[in-house]
Amino acid sequence: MDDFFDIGEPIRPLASMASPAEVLRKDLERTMNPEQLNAVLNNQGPLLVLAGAGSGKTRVITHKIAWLVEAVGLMPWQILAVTFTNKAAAEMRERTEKLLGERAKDTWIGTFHSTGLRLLRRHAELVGRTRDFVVYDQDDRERLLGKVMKELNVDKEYLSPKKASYYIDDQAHLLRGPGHPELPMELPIDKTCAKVYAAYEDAKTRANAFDFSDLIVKTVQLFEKHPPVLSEWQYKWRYVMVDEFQDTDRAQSHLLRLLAGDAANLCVVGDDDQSSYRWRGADVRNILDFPDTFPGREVAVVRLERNYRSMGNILKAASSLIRRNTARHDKSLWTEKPAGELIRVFAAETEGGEARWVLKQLLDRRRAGTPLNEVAVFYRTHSQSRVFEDVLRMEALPYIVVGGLKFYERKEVKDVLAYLRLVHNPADDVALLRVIDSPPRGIGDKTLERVAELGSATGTSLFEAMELFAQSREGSRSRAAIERFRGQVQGLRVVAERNADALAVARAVLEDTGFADWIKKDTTLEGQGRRENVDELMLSIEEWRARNSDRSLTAFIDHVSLLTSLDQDARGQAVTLMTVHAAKGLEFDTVFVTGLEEEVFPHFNSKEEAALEEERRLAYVAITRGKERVYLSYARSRQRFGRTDVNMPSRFLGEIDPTVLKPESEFGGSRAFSGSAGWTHGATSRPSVRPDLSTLQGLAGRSTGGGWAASASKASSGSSASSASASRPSHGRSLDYADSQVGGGGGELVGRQVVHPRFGRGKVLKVEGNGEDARVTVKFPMVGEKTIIARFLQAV
DNA sequence: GCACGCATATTTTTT
DNA sequence: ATATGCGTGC
Repeated sequence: MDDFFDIGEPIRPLASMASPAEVLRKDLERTMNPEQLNAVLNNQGPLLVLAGAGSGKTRVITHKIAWLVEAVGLMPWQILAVTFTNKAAAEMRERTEKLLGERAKDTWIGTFHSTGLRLLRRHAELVGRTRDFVVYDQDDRERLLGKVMKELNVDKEYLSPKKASYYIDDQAHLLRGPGHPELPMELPIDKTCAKVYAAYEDAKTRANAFDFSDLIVKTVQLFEKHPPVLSEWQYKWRYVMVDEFQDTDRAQSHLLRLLAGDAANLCVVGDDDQSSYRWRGADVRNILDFPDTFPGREVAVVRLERNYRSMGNILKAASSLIRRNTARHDKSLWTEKPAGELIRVFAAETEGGEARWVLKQLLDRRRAGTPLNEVAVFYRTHSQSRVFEDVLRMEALPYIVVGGLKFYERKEVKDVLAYLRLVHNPADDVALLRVIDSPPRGIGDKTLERVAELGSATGTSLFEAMELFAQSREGSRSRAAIERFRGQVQGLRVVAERNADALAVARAVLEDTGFADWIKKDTTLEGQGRRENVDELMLSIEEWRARNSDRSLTAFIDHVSLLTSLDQDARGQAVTLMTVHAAKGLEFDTVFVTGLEEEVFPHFNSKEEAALEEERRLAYVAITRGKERVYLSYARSRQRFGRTDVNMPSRFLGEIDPTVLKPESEFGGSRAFSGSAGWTHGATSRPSVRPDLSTLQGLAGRSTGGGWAASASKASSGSSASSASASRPSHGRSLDYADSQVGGGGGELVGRQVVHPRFGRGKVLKVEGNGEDARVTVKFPMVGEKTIIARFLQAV
């Protein structure tokens, strides 16, 4: 198949009319720099494209696909393009469609995991599963591990399911299955892990399930054990392209090599400076050593070093930072863009002050005409999002938190999905255990234990064991309960068979199992939230159904299994809040990199040199997301765990070329950010730069002096306190918690009119707790009842 | 068997 | 501070 290609020369036009290939070539020559063009046109054998941040990488990949089709003559379905996230895959598909139109639909563009899933579905029987197998996520896996470890009598204190899960992932990334000779065996805990690993593997097989790692590892296994299958796919996929190659682990790069075969028409694109998944098994060596890994073959290397994204100063800041790393391909980005503004570095007292500063800059940007969806706030960990959410909500600015609370991970949502999975695959013990008491149906631990015993005695799934149990003469009450449950599931299976539509099955699940009635009965606020979530799930099934031609239960389950919260698309004009990890591959006009403190960013768990370099790469990724403006910020003290931590400014701040930075602080003036000497204790100093509080809604006419200075002086009391004091008008018409004694005689508040920045005016129905953190239930005319933390309300 | 209440760990990043 | 897990009482 090597000679399938005779590339480099476009197909000759038949007539004098320009062929699509010629048009494309002209277009490429006009719009691409020489390196990009080189990357697009080089199509024989292995190619490494070292694509610096903002160097037009996605453009190269999509145009390369177009070129392969238009000029080289490949059929779209002969191209495989792999990325890491669904989001990146979606963008690639979209942009390829712009170039190729409908034909792009035949190109397989997917994530590593979706590609693996697809292959495994096709050949399930060769890897010890039936085609109905399911995919276990982290949660399912830990449940199954818990079950397995219980059976093995492994003490959870000694080895937690979570630890076991990490262990399994570590081994899987190295392609070591259970029983592999290289599994660590020195310590007693290693032996326990190995034992658990083997038992877990068996349990997965019995449950007809794969976990995330399996999607890669078992695909590799499939290919290695069944060369004809591998040949089949190698023959189909003539060209393989990979994005974010720096984040591949050993199993993934091995899989790629298998797929590429002897022809090795494999193009990997990546940037070692942006590698950030070490903890997930990513091995930077995959990209660093790529040129040397094809014995006897020349590996072409193209470097994309021209940055089209960021202003000069931003690039300078990023480059000066990343230069501190040692393990990297040498390269230097350049741009023709002007230097642009200096990068402002803000020193706040508390994370609340940091958030308010970000908010102020954000409002300034909005006034200047920057659309909100071009603004992003980055932080190292999810938990940092909250303060920003608080201030944005106060200001009624729309925002999206990427990641964080994951819709598909909510309990009730997972419950419904577990029902679907169980209907689809009754051997799925994890799903069964999940739904068995939702709603409660009189099947308790005792009964379940007996069923489980039957199951392990006969080597069958719990569901099958239930049938045996029903035939036995065990206690009649539990037997009836089990029978009823089995009947429900069987009934649902009939629905599924009669009507293969996922939506119909989901509806039947809600009705027939009593799940809908059960959550309807719960009148608490959480219950209401749960109902809303289930409604939203049904809605999302409908949406999915409208978009897809394959509406089967299997298709839906696959779709959901691989979904992540990163996939929700930014709708409309909203500020984006996300972790730095989630930011990879994106760009924004304006970027805030927050929490630049030691212990936070770099993270306290990353002290070791290699880990620290990864943290630095993360900071590099963050900064290079910005097109026009980048703001950096840190807080002297930060709430964490309920405690107040005082941290030094991040070492990264000191590593950036100081000539592009413009330091400022909560109390005015500029200040060096090396060492704690930079800190003054704010209690006594009068703020010379106060945040522009007049911008906060409903604060016009507040007294000067008061709130801010007060909150600064008690900085350690935390974000909620300071944001409350900032938001509370100092006189008159506020919800004055202390005076109205919400806790004790809080009745006074009930019935009063209040205003919420987003929901508008409403009437207080109920107050729980006291002080600014009291939970106040308010009835709003438009949105109905909501429970809101007191500090976000204002009395009228 | 189930609901409620208290205690505990949890926070790095994700397919 | 919050979510989850475990124990106790109905």
